[in-house]
Amino acid sequence: MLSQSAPPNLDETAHKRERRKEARPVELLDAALSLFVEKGYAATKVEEVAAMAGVSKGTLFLYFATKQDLFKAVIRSNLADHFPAWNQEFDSFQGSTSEMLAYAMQSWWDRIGNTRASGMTKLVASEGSNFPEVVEFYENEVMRPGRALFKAILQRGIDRGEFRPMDTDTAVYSLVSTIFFLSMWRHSLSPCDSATTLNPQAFLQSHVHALIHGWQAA
Amino acid sequence: MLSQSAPPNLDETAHKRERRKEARPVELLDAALSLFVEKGYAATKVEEVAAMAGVSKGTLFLYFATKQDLFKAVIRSNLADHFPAWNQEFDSFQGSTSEMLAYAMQSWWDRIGNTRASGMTKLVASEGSNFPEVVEFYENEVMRPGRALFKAILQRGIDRGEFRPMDTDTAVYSLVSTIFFLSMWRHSLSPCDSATTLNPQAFLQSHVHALIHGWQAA
Amino acid sequence: MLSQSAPPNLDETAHKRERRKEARPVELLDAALSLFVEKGYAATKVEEVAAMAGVSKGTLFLYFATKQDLFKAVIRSNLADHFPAWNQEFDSFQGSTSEMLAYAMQSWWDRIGNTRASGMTKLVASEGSNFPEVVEFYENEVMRPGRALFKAILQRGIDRGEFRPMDTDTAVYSLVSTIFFLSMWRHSLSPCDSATTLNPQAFLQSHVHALIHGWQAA
Amino acid sequence: MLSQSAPPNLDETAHKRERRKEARPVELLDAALSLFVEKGYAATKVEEVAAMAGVSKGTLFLYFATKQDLFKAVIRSNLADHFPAWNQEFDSFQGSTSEMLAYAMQSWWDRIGNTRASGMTKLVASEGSNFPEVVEFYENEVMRPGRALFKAILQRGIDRGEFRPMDTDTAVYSLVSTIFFLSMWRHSLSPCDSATTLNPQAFLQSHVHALIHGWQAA
DNA sequence: TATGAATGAGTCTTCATTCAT
DNA sequence: TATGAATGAAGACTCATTCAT
Repeated sequence: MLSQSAPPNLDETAHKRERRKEARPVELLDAALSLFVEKGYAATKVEEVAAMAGVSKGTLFLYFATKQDLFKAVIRSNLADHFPAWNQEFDSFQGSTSEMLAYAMQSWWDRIGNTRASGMTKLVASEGSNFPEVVEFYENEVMRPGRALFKAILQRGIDRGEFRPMDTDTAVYSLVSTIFFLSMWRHSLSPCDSATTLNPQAFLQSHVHALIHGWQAA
Repeated sequence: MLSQSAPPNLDETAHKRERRKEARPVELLDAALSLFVEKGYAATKVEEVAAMAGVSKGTLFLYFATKQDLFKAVIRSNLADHFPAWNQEFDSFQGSTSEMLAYAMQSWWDRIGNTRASGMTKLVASEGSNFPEVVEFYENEVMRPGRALFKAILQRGIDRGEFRPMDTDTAVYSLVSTIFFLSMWRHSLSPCDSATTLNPQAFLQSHVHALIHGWQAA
Repeated sequence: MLSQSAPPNLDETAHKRERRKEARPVELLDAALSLFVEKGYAATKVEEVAAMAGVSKGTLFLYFATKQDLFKAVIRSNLADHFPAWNQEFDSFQGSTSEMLAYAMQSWWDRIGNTRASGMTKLVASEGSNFPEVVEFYENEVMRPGRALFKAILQRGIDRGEFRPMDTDTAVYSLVSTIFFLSMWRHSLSPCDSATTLNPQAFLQSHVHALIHGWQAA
Repeated sequence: MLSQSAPPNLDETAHKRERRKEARPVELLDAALSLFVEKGYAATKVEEVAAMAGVSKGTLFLYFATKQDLFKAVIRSNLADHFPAWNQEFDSFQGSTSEMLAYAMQSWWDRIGNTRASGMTKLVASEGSNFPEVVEFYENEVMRPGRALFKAILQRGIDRGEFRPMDTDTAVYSLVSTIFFLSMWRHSLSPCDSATTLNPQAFLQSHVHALIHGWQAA
């Protein structure tokens, strides 16, 4: 329908090249994310990133002035903002807060945790000390909104008498820590250690279940 | 009599080439731990490690053949075997399992978590992918014994009717994840992020409290 | 018209970053041969080789992964196969075997001995003990074929009744030793020792003449 | 008889240590000669030399200020002056000049060529270019006297009508080259190349035989 | 004298970055 | 835009040499 007016035998390569022109930064950022997460910032060579993205070293520098810029761009670009949607869901959620919490965590796992996107957390945690601005950026764009969302959920539970009163500022970290752990696990430990078989899904349910029980009003 | 006639504060500079073969490795490993944890493996220069240990570059290579060897030695040397003592305490512990669990976690925090030693966890998690043998070593020497200890505690709770039945293999990760998070937090996030003020001590108590409640038999 | 308005001698500096990928390895091998022969393997710095070839240190490593690889490549590359041609000449030679032998030696001197290529022999003899594979390579590619050629010549002389019977396997070394000596002389002794004036050409003739006489049938 | 006055039970170690004190430079020079010949100057570490001599690195520097000094001392010390004796033998030799020449070469082989001492020749030839003074020293102390001796022998043959007239200055190199070749062979090629089985003794006889025949008056 | 721990200048090698094409 | 040859600053590692004991 859309491409009716396009010449039908427009050769593939031309098409590809055209699309690629736009896509290249994305391909580069994708490759960079994978490699930075897998091997660390320093151990990743720009040439590898370029190769994985299917371009030459020189081309990479056409889009990113320095390796650091590439790194920062990786962080920035992969912050698909889920919070508006999540806040929306939170506002209109009908069930109990326990269900809500379980849903929120599962939702994170499905949409981020179990995705290459969770590599971001590993990245920030691992390389952060050498990139303070990145940490700050991440804190502002991800951590703070995340904590705010969790805090609101916990507060809802307290307000509705489902959860007993608690210091929600502290309690949110029980959820944050879970997210951190699963992110690190997926990208650091599990790839190396084939022996240990943690089932992340099972852990998530068991863990959240325990926390909810622990928080529930007597 | 002791140092009356001698200038009291000459010692510091005097003993430059003093032979302290025994002390050297420890000093170097200490410096290396600090710098590896703070800046990462690649971003740490051997000369910096040597300087922090108060020796020259060449001296470091007298004790560690390569930078990698130094790294592995850092991992190895900091594995002060806490487990025998902990297992001992576990065996002779008199109180309830809830108290025991709280004590175990607090004990970890006091003796390791709140110490430079917890940098090890960050190190392994951050740099592990480039050093598979190190990860394996850590899994065998630290992770596995740690999980075994936690599992035994949980099982004790179940056996004594304090905790409700659960899949202990999965539940231990609720404790492991806490340890991971606090280790990463201390060495990655908190140093960069002065804004966020997580009180680790408060979090630990709140979190463990919630978990225990969640696990307790109705 | 050609370069009226342009400064005529700008070319030299202009083509600095000119791409000459084809030419590079040859230039580097040339420089390396000279320096290795003159100063020895260890005393030659890769930067010197690069400088003599007119490129930077880094460029050298674009073509040769390590200094050792460069060394081996020097050996390999300078083994211009003279043997097919020489064998050809041997087969079709019309004159006496004495003439043939004199011609062969003179030919070696003109085409190799009196050339930078004879540095190869010095190289292998001097540095060989640290590069066993290189020696083996040289033995197979140069020494063995060389001895075979000489042996064939001597045998021709015997068969035709020009030379008296002899152990040709041993006798070839009378020729080999001459080649060795002249190679070493040219690159080791003569450069240092201006006092001694050996005329290699005269020596070669005198020496070969004596040998031929010594071998001739009574 | 000689040691009558010495305490019979003077313990071994004391004796040894005493002797060693004097011997140490010799042991060091011996070790250095072996290693320099085998591995080359640069590839030989002073610590290896010390170890082979059974002393510590520091001790070596008590006797030789620098590695270069050690090298020069090796050259100097191993020049046991055979020429007075050889000149003596030459003067009083009764047989034919052919016999004399064969005897001289064989004598060199037995007393030097087939000895570690011939490593000196390899050393000078291999490392000479980096040590011009060493080459000069060797030329003056070894080469020149050697050529003079050979020249005298050849001249004797001519004077007695055994050899035909020749340019003796050039002809001596036929003998010198033989010595060079055998020295290099023993220390460079033969150790690496187990396949090629040159019998040096056989070669020497064959080669000298040919030369003598070649020089003999018709 | 003898030792061997310590030093640091010197070298190989890597890799982010540039730039002529 | 895209390429990839070229660069050179930076860092790991070596080893002759020193020196306190």
